[in-house]
Amino acid sequence: MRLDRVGGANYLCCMAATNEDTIASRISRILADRIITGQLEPGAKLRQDHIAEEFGASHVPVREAFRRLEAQGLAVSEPRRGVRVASFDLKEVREVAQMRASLEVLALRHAAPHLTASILDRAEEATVAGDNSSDVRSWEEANRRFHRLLLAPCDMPRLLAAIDDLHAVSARFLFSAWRSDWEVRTDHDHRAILGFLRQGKVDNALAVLERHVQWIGQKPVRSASGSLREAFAIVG
Amino acid sequence: MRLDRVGGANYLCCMAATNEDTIASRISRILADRIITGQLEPGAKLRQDHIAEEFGASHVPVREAFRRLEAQGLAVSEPRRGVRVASFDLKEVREVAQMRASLEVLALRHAAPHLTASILDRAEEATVAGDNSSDVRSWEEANRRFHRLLLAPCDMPRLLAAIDDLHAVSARFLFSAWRSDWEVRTDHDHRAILGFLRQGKVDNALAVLERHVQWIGQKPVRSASGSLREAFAIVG
DNA sequence: TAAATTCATATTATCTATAATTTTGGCGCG
DNA sequence: CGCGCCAAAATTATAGATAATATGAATTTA
Repeated sequence: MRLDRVGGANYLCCMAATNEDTIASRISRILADRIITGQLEPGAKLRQDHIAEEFGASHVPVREAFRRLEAQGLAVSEPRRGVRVASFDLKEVREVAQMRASLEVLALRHAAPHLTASILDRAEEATVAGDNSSDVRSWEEANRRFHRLLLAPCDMPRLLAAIDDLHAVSARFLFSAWRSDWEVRTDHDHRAILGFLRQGKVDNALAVLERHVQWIGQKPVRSASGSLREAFAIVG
Repeated sequence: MRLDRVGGANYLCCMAATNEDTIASRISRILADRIITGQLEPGAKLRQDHIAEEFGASHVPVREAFRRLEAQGLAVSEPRRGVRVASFDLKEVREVAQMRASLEVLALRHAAPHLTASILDRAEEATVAGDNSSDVRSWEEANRRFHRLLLAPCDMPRLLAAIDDLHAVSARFLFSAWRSDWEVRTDHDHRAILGFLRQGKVDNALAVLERHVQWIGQKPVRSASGSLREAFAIVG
């Protein structure tokens, strides 16, 4: 029995408010975390019996979890052939980056009038936390906190949910490239955005944000199989 | 036995390419259609036993269909209290309109270089079909065809899927306001967009599209319960 | 002999049927 | 009028049956 491994779903802290009770949502959350962090590699088969056994549950809640992952774009399901972890390529990374840019700009434009000094201070703390983080996971968490803090006051729940989903996919790319080795970097864009917002120069902040989100880092990375390939990730 | 009522899912013709085989996807498609067209009113409870019985199926595929509807934003599920048709208000209509504006502009910007004369001609046919349609359903279908034709060449599958989902929600608003009575209108925006695209003036086309999608019509409408209320719908 | 096809087996997804928890609604009682 | 308990209904999960798919050996064909 390896039930003790089950507890660790650290990525998604604040999900869609609904369902926190049911087994299906638990499974879906944990599987999403494994896919995002790269524990489950792209293309890996998700066999419902095995997963059901691991969680000490039956296949039905597992299937429901699959449908959720499918809708999030983290898994793909072929009708009677089962479910696999969704794969991705550079084209999709770019696509997600541009969607994020569009939607985050929209969100920030609506959030800007409601931003308070306190929020901006907390966003700055998140930036500092990101600069000081020693691994990808904590950096990603800080980065997501920064964006969420600035965008949440737009008060558009569906928009925020869509952005969250895109963030998850971005994070997946990020983990895939920088899982093991991680170099500390200082985030000048975040500070620039905060600076403009403090001066009330919303349009400037929007422009920086739009560029920032679309910035895609590249680096060579040694894959699990040992071969060297080019990796990429949205870094904003 | 009322199994003959089951066949009519006319709204979503071209879904996400996956699953066309399984019972769960069938149920989800048909329920989505009923929600969008207003056959199922906002807030209505979706009881899995009844639905299972209607489709001559069991609870399990129904539950899977629920998870999909939930992800599409057409239904909301409270953990052990069941699933209801998602309700909506003017605020959400505006939100969806703005999201559509952002994403459709992004899509058209990428699609524009790949638009051919043949595509533009077919889009014009769709516009004519819309102007000549005598009921909401056919108008909506023509309108969606117009947008899809122009945006599809962007070759960004995730973006197109997101836009499709938003279109479904928009259509829901539309049906809610204009279900019974429908006045013919000529769509000047569509023609303006086509004109600019034919002249290669992409930026102008983008500007019209952005305004067009956010145009929200309002009219008083008599609800099922007989009371008079103000309705609204994205018309673009 | 090698390639391809067929057939049998085993694995897996899908669905039905049934049991256990939880919510809901009503009824009596304070 | 409000509160708590009991019954009915609905959701959630489990276990078992069915159908489809993948795998591999055996047979046929070039």
